[in-house]
Amino acid sequence: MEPGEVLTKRADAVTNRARIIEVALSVFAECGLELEMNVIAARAHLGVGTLYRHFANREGLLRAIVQRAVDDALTQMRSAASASDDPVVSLQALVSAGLHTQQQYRPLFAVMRDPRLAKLLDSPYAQSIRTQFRKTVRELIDHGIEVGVFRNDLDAEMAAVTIMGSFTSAIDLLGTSYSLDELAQRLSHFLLTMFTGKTEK
Amino acid sequence: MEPGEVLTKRADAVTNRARIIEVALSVFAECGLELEMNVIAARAHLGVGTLYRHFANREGLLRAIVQRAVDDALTQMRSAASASDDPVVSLQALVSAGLHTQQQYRPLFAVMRDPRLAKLLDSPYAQSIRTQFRKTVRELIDHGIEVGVFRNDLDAEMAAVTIMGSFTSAIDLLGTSYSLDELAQRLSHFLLTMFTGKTEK
Amino acid sequence: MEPGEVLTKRADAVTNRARIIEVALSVFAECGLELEMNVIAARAHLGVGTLYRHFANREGLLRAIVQRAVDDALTQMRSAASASDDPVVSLQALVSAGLHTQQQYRPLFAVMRDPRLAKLLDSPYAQSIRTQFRKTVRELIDHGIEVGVFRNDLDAEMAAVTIMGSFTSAIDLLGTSYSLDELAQRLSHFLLTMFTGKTEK
Amino acid sequence: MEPGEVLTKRADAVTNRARIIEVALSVFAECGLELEMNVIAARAHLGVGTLYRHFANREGLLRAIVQRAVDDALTQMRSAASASDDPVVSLQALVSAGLHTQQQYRPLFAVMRDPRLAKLLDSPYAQSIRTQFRKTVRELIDHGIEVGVFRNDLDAEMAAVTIMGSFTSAIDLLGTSYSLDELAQRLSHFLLTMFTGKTEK
DNA sequence: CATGAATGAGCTTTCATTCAT
DNA sequence: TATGAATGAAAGCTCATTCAT
Repeated sequence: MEPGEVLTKRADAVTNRARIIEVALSVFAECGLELEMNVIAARAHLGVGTLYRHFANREGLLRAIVQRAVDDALTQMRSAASASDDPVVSLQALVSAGLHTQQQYRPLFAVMRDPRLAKLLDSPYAQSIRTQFRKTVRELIDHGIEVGVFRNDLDAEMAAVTIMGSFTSAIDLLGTSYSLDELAQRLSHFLLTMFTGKTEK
Repeated sequence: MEPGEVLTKRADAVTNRARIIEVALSVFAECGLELEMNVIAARAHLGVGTLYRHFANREGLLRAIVQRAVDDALTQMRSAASASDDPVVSLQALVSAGLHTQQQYRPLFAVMRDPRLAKLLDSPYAQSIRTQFRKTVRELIDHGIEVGVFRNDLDAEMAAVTIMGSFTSAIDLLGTSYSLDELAQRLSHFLLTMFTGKTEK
Repeated sequence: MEPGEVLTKRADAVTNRARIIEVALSVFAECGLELEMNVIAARAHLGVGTLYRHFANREGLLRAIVQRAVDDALTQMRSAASASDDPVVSLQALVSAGLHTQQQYRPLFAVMRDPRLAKLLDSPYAQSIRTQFRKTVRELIDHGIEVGVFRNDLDAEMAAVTIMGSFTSAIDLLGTSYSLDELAQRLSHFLLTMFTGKTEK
Repeated sequence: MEPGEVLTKRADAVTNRARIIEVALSVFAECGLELEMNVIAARAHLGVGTLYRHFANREGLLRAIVQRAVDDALTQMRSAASASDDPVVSLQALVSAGLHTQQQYRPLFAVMRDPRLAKLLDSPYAQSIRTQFRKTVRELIDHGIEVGVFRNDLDAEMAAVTIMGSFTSAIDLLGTSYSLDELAQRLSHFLLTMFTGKTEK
């Protein structure tokens, strides 16, 4: 073996881990928590054995893809939340990001509260995920109140909870009548109407 | 054989069927969609065979308990929604009922969007369940607007989506700091503040 | 209970046994050795328990229907074999009876040599059944030789074996091109041609 | 990896597949169509899973061994049938081969007409197996008639049916009084006597 | 190292048999 | 005595995991 080859192989190994997660995510999208190691290996053009070289076991791989999805979703949400100084603009961005990530990782969010996931991820972590999402939203609300754009009688915690919930639940309307962007538009309009407290005369 | 006797025999079977569903619901609470027939049988103090006398197969039993849970939850929500003519009172009742059913059937709602459930229940039915819940909420909102208690610039559909979502998401706060009733109180207060649109001038 | 009723019930019980066998035979015709107690009970409009009042277990019932079929088939073959003093006529009758019983009890003869049947019927009995059929045929051949109608260089035992075998095997031609009676005609013509040994000089 | 190694791996698997069929045939010999996967696995010193790696399911394995047995039996019969130009010699060889294969694959021929086999193999194929055997015999008879060794008043079809049947049925005489070769001798002598039509004065 | 054949615990389902009614 | 609900042993099959190559 020549040095070039060794390097190639190592690079391959590094690449592999990423590709496995990528593939696993796409398999997850189809099969949910019932994804099979076999299937992932096949789609990644790898032997099952290779999967076990990168992840201790099925749980490990599952944890990895959940983490990956959560990290990505959180990142998107956070960057949306801090997109602008204007809470109105930020909320609009947040809603759009929220709905998009919900759709992108729909199968994951669909089982986010599944008891199996709690067993998989150790429970405190599972809890903390949702807390982090909530916190992101909450900080946006708090900021909006502080700067006087949102009503000052707003219960920020309830608002955060409500917003997060609305993402999951709004996705149900997709097939029916709206596109994702229309939905985002409408949902953020609705929320802003509430939060800014403007009642038309 | 007298009619009474015949009834007795059937009563036993009927009792068993009820117990199976009861037990299955509680196992479902722990294991979610992965409940095992032998576990249910053991906890119901029945042989596995008996389960198969009452339900064609695992799927059949799963369908039965899902239906049972959904029916129950819907009934509770509907009766709460029509508890009073006053939309304010109704909304308070609805929020309370919503949170209570969410908690009671938490494992069910946790997998409500799981692709497996869609396969289990035929997809249109799975869709329709969420629609029915939403419709119940929506009608309450519409009524509130009509009678002038809720703001007339309220997007009823978004409101319904948001409320439904808030139930699921609010439950996350339970362990932490609130009791279920405190939560209900606070959530309905928050929602009413939004919907009645009182802004201090 | 009045004496009349008791009598009726006993008569019913006697009738039942016969009806069970009758029904079991018809189920056997469809399912072969895989017949289920359930199915038999249902078709006989009886509870499974009642089956066990008449037969110790599934094997017992199976033995009963095999015996019944074998007895019937043997009776038909024997009466055909002794239908006439003329061996030619008798052989024709025998062939016809042989093919008819083969068809009538086809599913039974289809598994006559199945290892399971050997375990079911104690082996010696299973052996003896085939011996009895063969013996019936053989006696006819012997008689034919004695009275000088059949060739005297005929190996009667081989002839008997061959005739019995031809019944089973000839049935395969049924669906194709012949009716049962045409087949019987042709087969007995063939056999007689062989046995009477007429060769053109 | 060198080609040799790749081959080795496969060779192992191939060996296993062969052993599975071998073992399955021997289990089939004892249990008939009721062979159990775990029994086969145990006797082959393999895990059940390995069986399912090589055959989709029980039926697949069953089909494989039936096919294997039928192919082998047919090959033996055909090569015997074409062993010589002399129909007499060929018939002797055929009878010997027929009896030998009957004994070798007795459990298979025992269920050859079992309805379950028809369901296992698609029905037309099951039919065609028996047709192929018959055809092999028939062609031998036809040839014998053509070359003037067999009587020309021979109904070749009936002859073929009769010969095939005699194999199955003759096996019954084994335990009793004859060895397989004696039986073959005697049966072919009998058949030849019939077909060549020689009557001793 | 990568591979994928082998493994076997574990799950669903069936069906002969029992027994309370 | 007839019934059929209950039983549970036993069978088929899956899939995460291991390990010889």
